[in-house]
Amino acid sequence: MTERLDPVLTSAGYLLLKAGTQFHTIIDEALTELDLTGRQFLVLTFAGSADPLSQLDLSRRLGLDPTIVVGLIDGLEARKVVRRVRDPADRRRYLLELTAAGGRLHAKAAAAVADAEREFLAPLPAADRKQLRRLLIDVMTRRLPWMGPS
Amino acid sequence: MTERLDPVLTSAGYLLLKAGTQFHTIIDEALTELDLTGRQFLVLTFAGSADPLSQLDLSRRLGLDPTIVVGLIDGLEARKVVRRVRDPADRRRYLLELTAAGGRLHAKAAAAVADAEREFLAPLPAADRKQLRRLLIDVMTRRLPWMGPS
DNA sequence: TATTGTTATACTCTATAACTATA
DNA sequence: TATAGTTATAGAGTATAACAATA
Repeated sequence: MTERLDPVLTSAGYLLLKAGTQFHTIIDEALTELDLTGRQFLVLTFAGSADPLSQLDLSRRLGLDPTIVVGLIDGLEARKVVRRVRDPADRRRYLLELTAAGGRLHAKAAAAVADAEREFLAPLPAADRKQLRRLLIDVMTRRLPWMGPS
Repeated sequence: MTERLDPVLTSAGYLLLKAGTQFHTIIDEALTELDLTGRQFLVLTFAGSADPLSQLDLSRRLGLDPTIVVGLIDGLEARKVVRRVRDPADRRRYLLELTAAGGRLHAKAAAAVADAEREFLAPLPAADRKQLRRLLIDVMTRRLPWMGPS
């Protein structure tokens, strides 16, 4: 009667994997109306962070090859939502800045992403959504160095 | 003093995304010693499930184009861990079967994956690991049709 | 006429190596 | 001599279209 379902398919790991890829798709769809990809949205997010990042810093945080970041930023700079500024202290580096237009675009995108997340987590009551976030923070803090404690 | 961290970077959605991709990498690494990819491991898992699947069924469960599944199964069949059997009821279809060797390989791989998962979730106490799995099941059940209730 | 599996081809994405300018 | 950013090129991975066999 009851379906025999391999334990793998109900494991936290497998579900984490599927949740990640499905949410990635959902985000990309939610951002198409703003003509952004999830990846570009993350660039805006990091570019708007407190301390200015170089392209190499950014490539590490995105987990992307530096050569890929070049094109990514080219596109966003052409749209004037991000700016490359030479670091006076080390003139090999560019520091990435969010322009005013970039800030507005990021705000809209963040709202769209938040909506998508709300819908994705809709099956969970509010307390469980908070709990899920806390658990993910506990798991990932050590794996995302810039989230570190200190 | 305290770092200003964009709320996006501590959202459940972003962390889910990062957890998914990082765990994917970890799984692939854990399976290299068995000469398997995470994707091949999932094929073995589904091929070993109770009701026999066609290649098209499998492509839907993996979320992959059917043309990709062809090559995937070619490789596993050449290794004699999976078999294509014509469905007598509809001779266009192949039903996928796990061979005895395939079952042994899957068992080893599942153990390796379980180890990797344990390590990945090590920051969480046991109760939280159970809780995380339950939350993911609640979120994903509706999105993975074959997990359906009934 | 539609569907399953297959092949061939084109396209996208990514990684590798080599270059420049700065340090 | 090493590093940040860039370019060009080659490779891997993927999707698209067309086909054979079966329904």
